[in-house]
Amino acid sequence: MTLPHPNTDQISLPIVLGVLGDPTRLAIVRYLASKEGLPLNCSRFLDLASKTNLSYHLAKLREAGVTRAEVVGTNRMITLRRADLDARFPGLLDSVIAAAADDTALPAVGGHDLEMPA
Amino acid sequence: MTLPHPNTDQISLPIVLGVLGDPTRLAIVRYLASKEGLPLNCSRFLDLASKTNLSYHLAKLREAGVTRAEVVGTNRMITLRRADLDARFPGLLDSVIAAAADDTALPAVGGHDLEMPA
DNA sequence: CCAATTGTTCAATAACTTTTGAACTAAGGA
DNA sequence: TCCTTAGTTCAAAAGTTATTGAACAATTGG
Repeated sequence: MTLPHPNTDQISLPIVLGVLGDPTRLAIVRYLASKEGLPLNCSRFLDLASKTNLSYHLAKLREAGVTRAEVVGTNRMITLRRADLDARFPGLLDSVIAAAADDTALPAVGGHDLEMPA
Repeated sequence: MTLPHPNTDQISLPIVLGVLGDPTRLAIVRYLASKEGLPLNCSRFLDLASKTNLSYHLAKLREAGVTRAEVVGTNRMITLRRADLDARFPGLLDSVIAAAADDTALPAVGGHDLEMPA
């Protein structure tokens, strides 16, 4: 059970930009970037949208090649495709994330900690 | 007769990204970047869309703060707001333009020369 | 097996975006 | 003044995207 992802050379700039042009999706990407390396499951993002709507936005991100989703049991673990994006569009992701951090009109990235309970 | 433009601190990242996510507008921006400094009138872009449609896309770019339009007689001279974009979102415009140049799925920027006829 | 958890799909709707042609304005040149 | 050039505005049509709730599927733990 693997989900469809474009390969690196199929990632399209206008599609990536369009996908990042939505505030919910930009927030998802910022959150992923802030926890980079850690695979996060979808329900991490439930403060950003309803479950159904999240499914929609996460599919858009995945289909655009911005994120990767791996099926692990009943979870989908989501990661940023940083290496692929950097290879295809050097500097783009970093400048978008830095720009988002500078844009005071956007909410700060959520700081849920993810330590295991002791 | 001046047209409405957002000031620098009003430029919003998701709006800019959304606006650049359209292939016609991305092509306009690439062309402006390739002729940087030169103010170009709207009809420079008639190969990209119809006159009416161009008016629509150029308004979107202007309202997002990506371009500036100055009324000069019967022309609107369009320039990239590079300094403002660089101030607000450092590196973003450069990486978008570089990414567009790398994206072989996008058409090469049109090379109309603009020498005055002899 | 049963129930809970995680997330998807579907159909409907609402909201927005893009594109078009026809009519228009405003400036400039003959 | 009349014609042309440059571009806008408007309303309609077409297309696309976002959001919702209800129903569904798959896995896991008891």
